[in-house]
Amino acid sequence: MSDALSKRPDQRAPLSRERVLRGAIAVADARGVGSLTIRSLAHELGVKPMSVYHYVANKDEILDGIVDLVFGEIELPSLNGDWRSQIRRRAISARRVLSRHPWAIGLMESRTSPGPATLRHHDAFIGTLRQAGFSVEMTAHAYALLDSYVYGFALQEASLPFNDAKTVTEVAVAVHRASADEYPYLFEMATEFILQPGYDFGNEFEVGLNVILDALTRSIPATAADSS
Amino acid sequence: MSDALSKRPDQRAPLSRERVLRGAIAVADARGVGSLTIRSLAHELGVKPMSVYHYVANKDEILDGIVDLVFGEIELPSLNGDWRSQIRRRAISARRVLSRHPWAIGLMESRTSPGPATLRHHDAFIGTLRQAGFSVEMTAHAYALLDSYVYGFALQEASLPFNDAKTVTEVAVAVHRASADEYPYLFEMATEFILQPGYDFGNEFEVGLNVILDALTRSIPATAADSS
DNA sequence: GGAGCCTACCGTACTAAGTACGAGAGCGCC
DNA sequence: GGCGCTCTCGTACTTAGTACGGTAGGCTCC
Repeated sequence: MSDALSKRPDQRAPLSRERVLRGAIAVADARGVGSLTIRSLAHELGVKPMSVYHYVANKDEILDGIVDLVFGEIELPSLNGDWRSQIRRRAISARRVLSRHPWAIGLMESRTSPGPATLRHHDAFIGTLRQAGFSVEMTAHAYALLDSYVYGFALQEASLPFNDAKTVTEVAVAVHRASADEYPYLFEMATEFILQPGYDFGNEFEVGLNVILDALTRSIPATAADSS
Repeated sequence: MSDALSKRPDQRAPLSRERVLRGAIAVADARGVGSLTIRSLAHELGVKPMSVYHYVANKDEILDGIVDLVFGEIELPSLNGDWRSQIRRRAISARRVLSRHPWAIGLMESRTSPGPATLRHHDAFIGTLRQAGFSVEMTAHAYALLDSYVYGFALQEASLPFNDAKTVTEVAVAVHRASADEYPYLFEMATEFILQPGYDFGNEFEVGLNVILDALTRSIPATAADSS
């Protein structure tokens, strides 16, 4: 009883808001947001359920918190340097982060109070385009276009019924059974393209990204188009 | 007791799977998916909770069902006719539908088994592009690009903290308080553009959509570019 | 015209999950 | 050497999903 730790069975790091949120992300990554409960989180952290309430007010605050942490994982574009490669890099990073934490996409819709990482993120993105010579208005257009693409792509990736190799064959069977007559074009696309060995929907990302970046490049004011 | 209805307090239409799902959409539209529970749904339908289980196996089936119903609300593109205006029309319709049922976006991520309306939808979209002369591969590219944009835009719209006029002023206050130093570019964009009277984020949609359609137009094989 | 059955609906009750309330344990401070 | 503060937890209440079985009205077939 005189030892340093009396109640701690293991020398667990003391809880903190940070550790609570990291634990929540770990649970969500491993078993989905659906099974992120206060109890499962407490189990993950090695504590009892009510302990986490010392660091967050309620579950909503956890959800807001982990969405913001996920945004924090996305590489910020740099204000200096070629805008196109900066924006490109951050788009690719965003997709990677969101495909690592697909549950974050679904949460975005219901959480309307952005955290600091999210705001910092938006600021860097807008700043990069402004520095590159885009007008405020063009920046708004470009921002809406690029981010819509990135989030939408991640959303599609997350809701795809054939994410892992095992399920591809199941889908193939289902497609063959019911689709040829009812959904001829879907059938064609599935058999001739998507279900071909080696196909990876993720590769589509950069194709579309390049299309968008090309289109934006054409619309920068001439005065800034060749700043370097 | 001899009358036609014995237990029905009002002459409520008999329940059906359709009515259950429509009721679920009504609840979700009115108070969010968060407050769509079996009990709230039963209340909406004027029955007791356990009655809905005669028409659906469980709540997940309800969620799958209403996502599919929402997809069914989107106007299908027509196979005949100018592909560009068909695709444009369906994109605009999709955005309108998703902004009417914003909760559907968040659900998409967690529901990976598409329903018939969803499949029919994909089929029509792909078919329209194929008929227009896009190769299978180009169709896949275009499809991923367009749909990512549409869904992503809807997602951003849904998670915007300034959807209605009342909250705009709250946001303006918050922005002024904390953002000028920490988030200079965000501050600039907010004050000079977004918070201007008359600004509507929704207007950005067609700007980006036109950019994408222009880019796609350039990439159709020449043989099909002028089919009419 | 009644016995059986089917359909639609509901009552009860169990389980999981969020969380209010307050207690106790260690620890620093006067 | 008691006081209060911080962290953690035990208990218990509430809401939500849903298993299980009941019941009432109508239909069928004799």
